[in-house]
Amino acid sequence: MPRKATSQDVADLAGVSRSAVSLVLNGRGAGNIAPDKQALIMEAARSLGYTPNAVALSLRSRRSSSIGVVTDATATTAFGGLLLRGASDVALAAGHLLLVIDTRNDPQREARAYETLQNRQVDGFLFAAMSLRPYDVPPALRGASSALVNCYAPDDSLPAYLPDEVAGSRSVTRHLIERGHRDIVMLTGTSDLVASGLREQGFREAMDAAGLPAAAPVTVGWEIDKGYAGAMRVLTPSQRPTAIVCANDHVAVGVMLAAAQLGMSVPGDVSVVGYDDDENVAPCLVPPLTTVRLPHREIGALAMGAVLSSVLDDAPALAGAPKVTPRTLVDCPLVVRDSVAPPSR
Amino acid sequence: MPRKATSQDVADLAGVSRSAVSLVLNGRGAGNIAPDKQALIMEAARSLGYTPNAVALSLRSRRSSSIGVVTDATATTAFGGLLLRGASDVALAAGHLLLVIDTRNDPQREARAYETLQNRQVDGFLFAAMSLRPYDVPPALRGASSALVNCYAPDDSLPAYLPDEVAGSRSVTRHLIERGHRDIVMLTGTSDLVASGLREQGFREAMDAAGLPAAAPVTVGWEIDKGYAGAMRVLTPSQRPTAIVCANDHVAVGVMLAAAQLGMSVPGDVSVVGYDDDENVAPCLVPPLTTVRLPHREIGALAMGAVLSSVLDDAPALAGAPKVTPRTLVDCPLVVRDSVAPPSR
DNA sequence: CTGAAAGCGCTTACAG
DNA sequence: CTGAAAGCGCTTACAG
Repeated sequence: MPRKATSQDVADLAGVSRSAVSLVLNGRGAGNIAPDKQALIMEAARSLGYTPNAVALSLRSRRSSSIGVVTDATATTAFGGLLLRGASDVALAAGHLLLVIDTRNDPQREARAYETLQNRQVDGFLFAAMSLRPYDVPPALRGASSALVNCYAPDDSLPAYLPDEVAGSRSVTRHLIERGHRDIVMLTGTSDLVASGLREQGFREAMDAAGLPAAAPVTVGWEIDKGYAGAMRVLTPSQRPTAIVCANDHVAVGVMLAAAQLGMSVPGDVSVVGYDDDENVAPCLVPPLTTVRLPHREIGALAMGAVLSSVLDDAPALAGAPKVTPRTLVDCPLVVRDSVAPPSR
Repeated sequence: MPRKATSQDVADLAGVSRSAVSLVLNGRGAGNIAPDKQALIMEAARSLGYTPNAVALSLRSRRSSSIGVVTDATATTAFGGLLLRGASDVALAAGHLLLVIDTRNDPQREARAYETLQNRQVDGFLFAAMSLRPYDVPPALRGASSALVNCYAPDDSLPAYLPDEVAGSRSVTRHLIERGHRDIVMLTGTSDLVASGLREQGFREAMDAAGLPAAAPVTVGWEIDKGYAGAMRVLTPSQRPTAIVCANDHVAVGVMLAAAQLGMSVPGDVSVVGYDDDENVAPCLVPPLTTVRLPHREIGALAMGAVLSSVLDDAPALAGAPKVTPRTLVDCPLVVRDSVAPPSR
């Protein structure tokens, strides 16, 4: 395997100095280098397949064109993948690469991750949380170009991008109400995740706005079997609701399974809505599930955009003034499919 | 934000030369540097929080302690996340970081990805395919330390790590047979993925080995609704099977939904098995699904191990001899849960 | 208009 | 036992 060509190789072939090569290849040849030499250099570079060594560039410029991404545990999930994809696309378009480290929620690993990344001279940081929560910002992020995803600094010292859970839940509940439902129950997630409370709040707001009494959500959890158990509890012949708002799409699967076993049809006998819009679940369910889309990809992209623009500004990161940055709530759009119908009674 | 300390800073503080600092910090002080100076240097490094600049190290050593990972589209899926996690853990343990680029199956993006990664001076490459397939190895991988995941070079010029689909499918079918089933139908995936054919083969082998006639698999696809439709077709009152082998876990969900609507219980009236062991599906289904685990994490880890050991050897990559490396078939273990019972008739 | 020099931060022969 | 020098590949002032 021949060693990759260096600017020296190009200079030798073109019969000029390395400086000339650098100038021309970086578009600063005009007015500095004779036109014929420019052509010579371009030709030499092309024939050698020259492309500058990124490591040398980094050492000189003290920037690496890479962004450090630290995550909770996000990297493992499909949603995390989407988030990373959004971030990666934006970074790549700006010529940056991502250095991703998953801390598994271990503070030691996290500390080491930031140190490793700093040694790699990353230009900025992204921290992405697995599930919505406050994040105690470590010093490494303070002075740097950085942003938070799916979490926020309690003092808002860093830009944060979050899904608007309350609004999402509100809109899907309102959708149910508009279709005529009055007797709606919510199967909610575990209370350790703040998303649960937020989605409950949205549910309640929509019910209140319609002047409907909102029954207390019944806590089930996040998995299929939890939804199944919840539905079995709630779908009693005596006083069953006409619609069920689920903690997420998986819970909705459990509800549909239970409904089927109880001989009830969805949406004929009971309407069901989910949350997440998991691409392997919601659109493929029978019937396809009306749900709310969690904009993971957009959030990742937005946050990376913030990091990158801060990298370009550069200066502001060094300014000592404690800045307050906004939390950006990103829309969770309602995705209407076929699991909702007007109530049958 | 104070600039990070350099070895020069340490040298100044300790009153020695940079060479001495380097020697001592790299454990080659003994016999070279006076003990008291060593102590001085150690202390200075600690107090400054010195840690060497990885970029400078890379430029000098011509290695970057990073591995380029190029994927199909893998990065987006939960399974891809697991694969990456396995690879990342192994890399991190060896002090390497991953530079991941998702090509979205676009040849142009792929070519650019390899070039970008080469400029970053990665020490090796991993290519991971979304779904099992042959992979036409690009030149960038040939001379380098590299390995393939979930795909293979037709000429076996690169080490490849693949799930043993045939054996996995065989073992889950055999499990059904051992529990007394003779009338088993397979709901298979689309024929564009080689995994379908492999799983069909395993199914047939198990049936043959038991001297049972294997009905032709019915092609359905990979999603919940496809499984639902397939089950509706197959679970006719007249001649229904006692067990169904599904293309994957999602298909099994569809089958369970259909069975419930038909008033059939799983596993009472019909046994169901999946493939993948999707952690958000299989263990949470009602009943929990007996399935086969796709060892994505192990495959990622194994392949990264291969790349890393090749990086350490170094030399072999440069040897011109066209080498033939093995395809490693990684075990897909049977995961027994509660969706299988002896046939009721 | 062009080349020689300095320097990004590090390590490794090489003199002394 | 220790410091000065060279060099990894690049770009940017700086002389000429």
